[in-house]
Amino acid sequence: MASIRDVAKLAQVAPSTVSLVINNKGYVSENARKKVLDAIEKLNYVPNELARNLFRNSTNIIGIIVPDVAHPFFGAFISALEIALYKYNYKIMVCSTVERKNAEHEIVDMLQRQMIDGIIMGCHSLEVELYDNVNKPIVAFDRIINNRIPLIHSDHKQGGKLAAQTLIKAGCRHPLQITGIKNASMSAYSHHVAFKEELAKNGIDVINYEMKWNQFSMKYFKQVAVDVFEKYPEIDGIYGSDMVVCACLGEAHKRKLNIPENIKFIAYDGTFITESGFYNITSIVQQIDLLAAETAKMIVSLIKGKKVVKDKILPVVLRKGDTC
Amino acid sequence: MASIRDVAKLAQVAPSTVSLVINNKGYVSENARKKVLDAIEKLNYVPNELARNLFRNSTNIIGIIVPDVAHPFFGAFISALEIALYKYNYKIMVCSTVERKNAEHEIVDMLQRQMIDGIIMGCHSLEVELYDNVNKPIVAFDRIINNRIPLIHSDHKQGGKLAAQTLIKAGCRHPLQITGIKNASMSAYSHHVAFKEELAKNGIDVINYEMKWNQFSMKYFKQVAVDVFEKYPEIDGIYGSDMVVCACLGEAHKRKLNIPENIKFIAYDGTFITESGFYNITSIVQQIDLLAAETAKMIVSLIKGKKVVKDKILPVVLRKGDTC
DNA sequence: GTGAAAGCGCTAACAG
DNA sequence: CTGTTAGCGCTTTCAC
Repeated sequence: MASIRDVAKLAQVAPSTVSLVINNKGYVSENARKKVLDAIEKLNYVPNELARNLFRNSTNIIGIIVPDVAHPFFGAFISALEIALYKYNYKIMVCSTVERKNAEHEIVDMLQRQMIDGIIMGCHSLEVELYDNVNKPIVAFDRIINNRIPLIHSDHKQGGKLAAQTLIKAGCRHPLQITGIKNASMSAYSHHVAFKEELAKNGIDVINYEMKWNQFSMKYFKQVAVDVFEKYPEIDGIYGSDMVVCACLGEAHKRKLNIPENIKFIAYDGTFITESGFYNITSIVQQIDLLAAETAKMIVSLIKGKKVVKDKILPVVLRKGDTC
Repeated sequence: MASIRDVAKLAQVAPSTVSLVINNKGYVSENARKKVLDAIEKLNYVPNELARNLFRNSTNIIGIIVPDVAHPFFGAFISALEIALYKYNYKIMVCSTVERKNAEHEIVDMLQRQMIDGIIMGCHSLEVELYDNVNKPIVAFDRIINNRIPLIHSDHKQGGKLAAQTLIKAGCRHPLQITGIKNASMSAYSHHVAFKEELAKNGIDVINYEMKWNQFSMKYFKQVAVDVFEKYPEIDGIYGSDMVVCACLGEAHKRKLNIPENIKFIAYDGTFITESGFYNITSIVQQIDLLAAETAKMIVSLIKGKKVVKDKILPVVLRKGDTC
């Protein structure tokens, strides 16, 4: 590996001059610049980023932690984040927790060790105290950590309400919603609360079906679907996140229910899978690109030491499909 | 930020002693060790990984490049890679090309600049010559780059053959296959070739329908589905990758065809979406976890300077579903 | 405009 | 067993 010294020697200038040339800084005479560029060419020189990192004490890498990269929502989120952060010249390091419980701890550790410049937390399960000592850039996506760490998320209240209104308008009177575990740190849970409230306001009761924690496999969602129809044959509407609604739709089909006449569906998230089956599933769509763009902006602001809002909320949109 | 010197000063030992303690190397007296640990505790000292990186000239980060993180296949692949590489103490940096054409160039650049220790290339479009100067660890996943860069992929020939046999056995006589653009660098294309050959061997002709390059949106796949049925109403079997088969299945349903009586489907890849709709789609499954485990092993071997096989092929499996 | 020199924080020889 | 020292490769004052 040729170093900056080798280049300097060959070009007969000082290392600092070479540095100025590669970074396009300061004033370098045309003559010197040319000699340096020639030497770089000849030696096939590439600057060592590690040395730069050490000097600047930063890597331009942002860590992202999510439950599962393979989940359609998080896959799309990561994809959008990569693009958004690229504009600020940051790369991403991805960690998922679903198969690696200690990933969260590790990524915070990497932040402390200066390996990454900031963290976007798309999931969170560790003790909140862990974060009390961390005074570095963290943005929480849809997860409440503590009141020092800014939060960004969709307007879940609006989402839940919109879903309820849509179901009511379609004539649904016996809705069931499939929720994750209720958890104070998950801001997303609030769409289920809002859903219930809006229905109650209209004199409609909703059945709550609670799933196990941190389960993302289609196999599990299919079990849930069977269980839902076994236990609650009377329902005429189902609300839940994309994957479980897909599973329920399949189960309804098996039971020869007419959709949407006998039973209606609304999915929360609106990822591509709601548009990839027999039906376009009516969905409350989280605007992933927008969320990612704002999240990127926020973490970059934090890194630059700017103040940011503590709780950024972005609107959801209803996408009408065939199921409600 | 406390540095190793600060710790040494407080503990009244030399920096090197502190280094030995943090790395659990060499022999340190209990007394010194205790003093050091106390000082670390007191100062809230965390070692700076950047300095280590510079010294070791490595980061323990592997770059991964894929067309699209949000694509179910690549999402699952990345997820599995993360887990597999974790066992070797590597983290991953993800880049996708579909929205960022220069991502490939950049990641190679990062490799040259020592920012990452190796690359797993899940896609490839640049001029092959770019790689002629690169003498660092690269593993090609399903993409032929040059004969110096080892390749790992599923047994696509077996896959195509298996698909053909399955369709034939099910009674299909007018199959159509939906392919990507034929491209010499894509080892995956060979399953389409094998599919055709196996059918020919049985006296059956196949219609080839070619899609546009690098299109991964469900919207596009749905257009393709419509087009396929418009142009070739006579077909009784469709073979293609997961997403486009899902789209065709939906279109067949709209046209009130009976599945599998009137028309059969086999999907190539077998990601979760083949199990998330009304039907379990009969699929040729690429064993993503296995592929990822072998890919991880291979890149780590390269980094350690070991020899690796030039072309690693892993079996696919048939998963019977309801569509064939 | 350019060069010499200090230093980012850590590690590994090598003395003692 | 522990301290001194010399880098890893780059950037950045600050003289000249």
